[in-house]
Amino acid sequence: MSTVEATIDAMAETLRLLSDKTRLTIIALLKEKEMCVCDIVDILETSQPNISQHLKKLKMGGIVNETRRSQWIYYSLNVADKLYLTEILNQLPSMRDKINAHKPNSCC
Amino acid sequence: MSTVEATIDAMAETLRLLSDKTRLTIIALLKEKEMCVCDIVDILETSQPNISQHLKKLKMGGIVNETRRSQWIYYSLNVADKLYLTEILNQLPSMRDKINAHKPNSCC
DNA sequence: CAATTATATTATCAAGTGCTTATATAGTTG
DNA sequence: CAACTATATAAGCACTTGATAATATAATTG
Repeated sequence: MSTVEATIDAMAETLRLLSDKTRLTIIALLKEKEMCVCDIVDILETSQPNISQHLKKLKMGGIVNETRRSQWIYYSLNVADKLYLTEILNQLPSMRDKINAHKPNSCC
Repeated sequence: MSTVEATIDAMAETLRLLSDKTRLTIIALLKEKEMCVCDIVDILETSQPNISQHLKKLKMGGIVNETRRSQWIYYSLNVADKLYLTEILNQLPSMRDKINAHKPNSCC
């Protein structure tokens, strides 16, 4: 496979990770600040396994990092090496209202 | 649905259009210059219905324009209104070599 | 250690996707 | 108009995907 094809394949795969509504919303949340799984579950009002599986895909794709702190696992964005993602992040709407509506530490 | 959700949905849908290898390659080609369907079929070495169907999706998503000139239908990029796509286009590898390898007017 | 909380994993399934084959439409040319 | 070329559409199919329900793992706390 040529370099061109490999580059396009890699970009397509990364973009596919961003092309799901739930995952793109998670990314919009993490743009504001790092969060644990239960925060995201609360804010997005979906099931915990659903969020866990999406986070796993984002982690495999190198888009987020995880850090365990006692019983909570915190996820944060890791997009420094993907220039074209920065502009996407800039265009994402602010999630500050949704984050504030969510009682802090209601789960953790 | 809130404005935030609607915005994220719209972005996710656009990104999904770019998340396919064949479609992203078509976009990389059209970045260089407008092309007719048979040009793209020749360069990507896949079937004509396959390319036609991908082009239809890109057109529905407002990412490309089409213009008929006699028996050929030319497609071109239409991304002026999507800021975050510009940076993706910049990161796409150059297709000039592949375009030059393709005999001009071998089909049209 | 038992109970609780946070997260991950597995199995399952309906819905969607990309490609192919076959056929239809449309413009061109003799 | 008939033959040809360019493109679109439709049907079928293997494959993937996102969500759920159920279960497992791991850290915390009493």
